[in-house]
Amino acid sequence: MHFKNRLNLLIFANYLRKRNLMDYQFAAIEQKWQKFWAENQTFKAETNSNKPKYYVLDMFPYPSGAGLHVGHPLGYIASDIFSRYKRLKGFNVLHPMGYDSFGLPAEQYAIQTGQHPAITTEANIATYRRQLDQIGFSFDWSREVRTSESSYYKWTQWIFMQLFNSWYNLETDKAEDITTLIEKFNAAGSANVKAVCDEDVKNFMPSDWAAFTDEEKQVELLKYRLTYLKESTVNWCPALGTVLANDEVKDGFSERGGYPVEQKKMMQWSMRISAYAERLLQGLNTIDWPEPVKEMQRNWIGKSVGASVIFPISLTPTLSAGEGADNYGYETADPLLWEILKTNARVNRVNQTEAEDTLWQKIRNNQTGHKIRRQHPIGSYIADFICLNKRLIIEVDGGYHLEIQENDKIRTEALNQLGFDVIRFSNYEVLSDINLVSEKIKTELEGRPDIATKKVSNLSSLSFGEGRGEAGIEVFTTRVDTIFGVSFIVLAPEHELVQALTTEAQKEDIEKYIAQTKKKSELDRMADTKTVSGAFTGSYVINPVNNELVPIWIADYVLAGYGTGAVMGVPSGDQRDWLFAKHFNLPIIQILDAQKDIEVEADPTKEGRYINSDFINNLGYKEAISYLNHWLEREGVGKAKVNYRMRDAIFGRQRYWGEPIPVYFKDGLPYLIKEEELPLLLPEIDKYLPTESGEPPLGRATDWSYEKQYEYELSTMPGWAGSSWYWYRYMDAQNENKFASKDAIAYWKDVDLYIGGSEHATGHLLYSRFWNKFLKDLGYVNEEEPFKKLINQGMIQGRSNFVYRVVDEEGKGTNTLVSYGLRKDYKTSALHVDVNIVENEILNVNKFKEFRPEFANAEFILENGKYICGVEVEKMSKSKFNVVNPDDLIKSYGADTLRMYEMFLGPLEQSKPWNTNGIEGVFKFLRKFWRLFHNEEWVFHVDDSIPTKAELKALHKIIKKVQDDVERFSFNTSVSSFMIAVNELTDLKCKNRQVLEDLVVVLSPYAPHICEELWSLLGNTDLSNTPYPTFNPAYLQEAEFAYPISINGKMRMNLNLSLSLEQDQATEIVLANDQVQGYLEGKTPKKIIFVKGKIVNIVV
RNA sequence: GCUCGGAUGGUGGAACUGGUAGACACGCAGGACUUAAAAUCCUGUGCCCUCAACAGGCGUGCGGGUUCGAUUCCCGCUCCGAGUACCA
Repeated sequence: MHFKNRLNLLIFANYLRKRNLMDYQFAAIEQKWQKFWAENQTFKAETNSNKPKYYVLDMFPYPSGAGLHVGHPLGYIASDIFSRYKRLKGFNVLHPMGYDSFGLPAEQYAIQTGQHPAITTEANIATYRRQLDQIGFSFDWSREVRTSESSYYKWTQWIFMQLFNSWYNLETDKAEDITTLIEKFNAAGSANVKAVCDEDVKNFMPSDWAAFTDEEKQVELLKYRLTYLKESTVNWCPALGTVLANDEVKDGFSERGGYPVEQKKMMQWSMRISAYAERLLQGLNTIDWPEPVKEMQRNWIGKSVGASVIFPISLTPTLSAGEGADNYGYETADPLLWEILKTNARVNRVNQTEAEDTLWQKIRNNQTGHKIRRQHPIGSYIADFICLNKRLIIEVDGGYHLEIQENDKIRTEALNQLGFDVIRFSNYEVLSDINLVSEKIKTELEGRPDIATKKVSNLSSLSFGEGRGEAGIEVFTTRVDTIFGVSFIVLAPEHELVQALTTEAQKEDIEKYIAQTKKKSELDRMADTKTVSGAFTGSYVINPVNNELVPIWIADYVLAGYGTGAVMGVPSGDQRDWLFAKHFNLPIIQILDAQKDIEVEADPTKEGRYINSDFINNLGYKEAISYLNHWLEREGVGKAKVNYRMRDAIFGRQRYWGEPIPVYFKDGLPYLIKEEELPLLLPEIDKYLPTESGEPPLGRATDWSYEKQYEYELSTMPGWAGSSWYWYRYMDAQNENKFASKDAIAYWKDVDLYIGGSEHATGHLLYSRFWNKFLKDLGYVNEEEPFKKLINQGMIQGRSNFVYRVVDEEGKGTNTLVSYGLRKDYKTSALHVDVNIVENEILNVNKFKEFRPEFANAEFILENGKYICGVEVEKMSKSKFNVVNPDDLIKSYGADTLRMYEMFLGPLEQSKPWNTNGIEGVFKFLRKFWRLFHNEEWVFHVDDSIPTKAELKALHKIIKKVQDDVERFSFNTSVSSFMIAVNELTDLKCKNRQVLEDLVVVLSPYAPHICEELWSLLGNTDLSNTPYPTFNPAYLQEAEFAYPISINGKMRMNLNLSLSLEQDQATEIVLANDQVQGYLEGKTPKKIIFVKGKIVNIVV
């Protein structure tokens, strides 16, 4: 139906007028039935039903001002077909719709225009509703909900209160009421509490707890509550004037609006979703969701199994700032010197003398009561053995060290200068009476002051290795097996220990580096992953497995927010560490015999056996991990640990248009309002902007305080609050006493089919699962997972059309436009042209002149008398003139055509550009279907004859096909099959009532309006609840089959054979066939494959 | 980089468990009807060779493999799309 010019349009209008009386009148039919469904509440789900339930849900739409474009209904049409089909199949179907009506766009609009967001929201909803209605969806509108209505957000606030009143008990592995925590505190203090909580919780006895003031108790409890107030680093978006959750930030910009986002410390409400990390991860294995969405959630949760290891900070000689540095008198922190010492230490250890080894076995592992290290670099020397805390060096002379014996005196003096004493033993002493030597060492150690504690007190913020009494740096690693390959430690520049660890000599370097890092924006830092940068702090840690000194660096490739903000650098196994080591000339130590080419790049293999790895040498990966985890735990320097990437979710927004948080503040502490005081209504304000003092808009509300004296929380809930539980409200939307009754929840249970876009993968779908699990823990709901089956509909992209304007020598546009195929002959620039005036790439020139008046007198260079436009697939957007509005299509073709066409376009889950090129085929199909029920004069006519075999076959083919297709969500293929069925029945001139009636039922989920009309013309009622026809395979059975005969796998001909024939009889007939013999060219078949009802293959 | 999808005529796509590749629709070409156009109906339409028919050859991103038989299974690559990222 294209109008090449105005004349055609007139003729078409005339044709429509003539058709009015008889042809398929989609507009009238569709209006009639939409009205009928609304008036009769046809799709109201029953609350008490003996039928099995089926819950079909579409993702909660935000009613934007732009209304629906052609991509939005795709999922709604699919879910509607499914719902209607399930009703025919005898299910009590819940298929609701509502609006996620709090949100930023309405508020941005309010800021610009001063209009109350409630008013714009209301108007947008009206548009939305009108558009939804005209597509003929079978929603149960009696259950409509809007998150911005107080009758709804009352319950969002109520759930917030439950979260505030709960803590996560790791022993029972679920959320519990906060009173059970208080009981534990009363009974046994904090000792036996295993909870997911803040890091800074106090350790206290029951008596302490009893002695706490109420305020102190509240402060402590807040660290356990599932929603809590905490100073945290947030994503602050200055342009929007609010904080954003991690999932609302994309590449350093806000998802809505694309404004820059920065990091800022603020007091914020948070949700302790991290408590549910493991359950959220495990639950994914139980639900039927698309793999990419599950994968995204897994990545978001980011579970890593590994170990935490504490690297004690070496107190010599680098941590001497304050008192040490001057005493030592020279710069031992020189990295170059370190490099040499390190290598020597390694060589020495490998080449140990018998005496050294004997002594080492006697004094290692705290056998003397003190930690002793071997081959430890001190100053410019390597000590054989050293006890750092006691500043004592033990040397064994002779053997390997013979050549330096003459230097002993100088050496001793130098070490003394560094604050160390040296005791010496000869090889002979050690080998003849090791016990005596060991006793001497012990006595010497006992008599010396322990300087470690004194040192450590300078570093009060350091973490401590359990049972060690030494300061340390905790790292998280998934490859603890590579710990012998550690050649440096890297801290994030923001790490809290950086200041403390930086030596005087390195101070300038470090400060310069931190300044440089701060200048880089978050985005630069992420984009620039190639440049290696970092700075040396001047300090060292001690690798607990081999007591080697390891230098501490800072670098921005380590993130403060993940793990402990510190990593152990293993250049041979990790490419980033490798690059770092290469750049700063740090050693690369091979630790597995299977590692290859580690001079060229890191080899992260887990294959092979360990080398250079002391006590795990010769082990394999699994044994090494398990051995080390035990070893670390026994030594008190680490343990196996699971780490999650997922952070707690920030829950407050400094905005107006959201749910008020039902909290007031007394003496700076948050308290809930009383349950019977819900809902806490959103107050009216004069302007939708922050106050002059920078408080959120709610600060403008006058007379808005709790009990006239306490200030309410001024931030509101984020956009995802209302959508995190809405599917339960649909179960019992009008309930005034509960968010939904127990009975309704028990009956409807969960969502059987959930359709929506994959953009909600890490936001809504994760938060909803979290709230659902929480509500289940508290016994309010019954299912662990809310959405059993999820389908992501593909995006409908825009398909832009272009005209080509000829440009002159200077590149200036002329008044000439050239058709697509001829544009190569000219210099042109492409201009977007409204897709609505282009049909099958042919430009409607007259409409174009109207659309772009500056081209009213333009010249058009045509090809074959037509102006052909260029095409490109882009995002659907106003600025690209490629938005297709469903209203226009419904006007031209009707809702049934639109519904079927959107399905016909291709598989639901696949993204595709919108393109109306095929819509006429679908429209023609519906007319052809309509005509089946009418005679030549368009008068309704069916007969009551007995259906023929061919008619029944066509019918039952489609009965089966549609049920198979719908069950596997393959809607596009059933549209094709409908066309085939109607084509077949048309060819058969079928007018048979029985056949046509069944056909109407089968088609009705796809094209409900036309089917309702025909159903009533056939004299029936209540199509929506008519049983789906029963498939009878007998009608499809054939006596014969045209077997494809292939020779050597190549199809040559078809041969009709009875289906009752078995292999022997069949091959006999096939081989007797002249044509077959012709193909065989006299050769004898080697083998004959016969698959009954499928194929005959002759191998020669 | 990693993870997950995908690649079939001029176009959208079909082929469900390894068994006739290209259903259905669009587009295009030809024809009927018409003064004409639109609409409608009919016929043809993967590519190559051939006047045409018959027959044949090629053909599901590329290269191999398994199999009587591969769009489908396996191995290796190329390209496109989506998500994600110094996550230790």
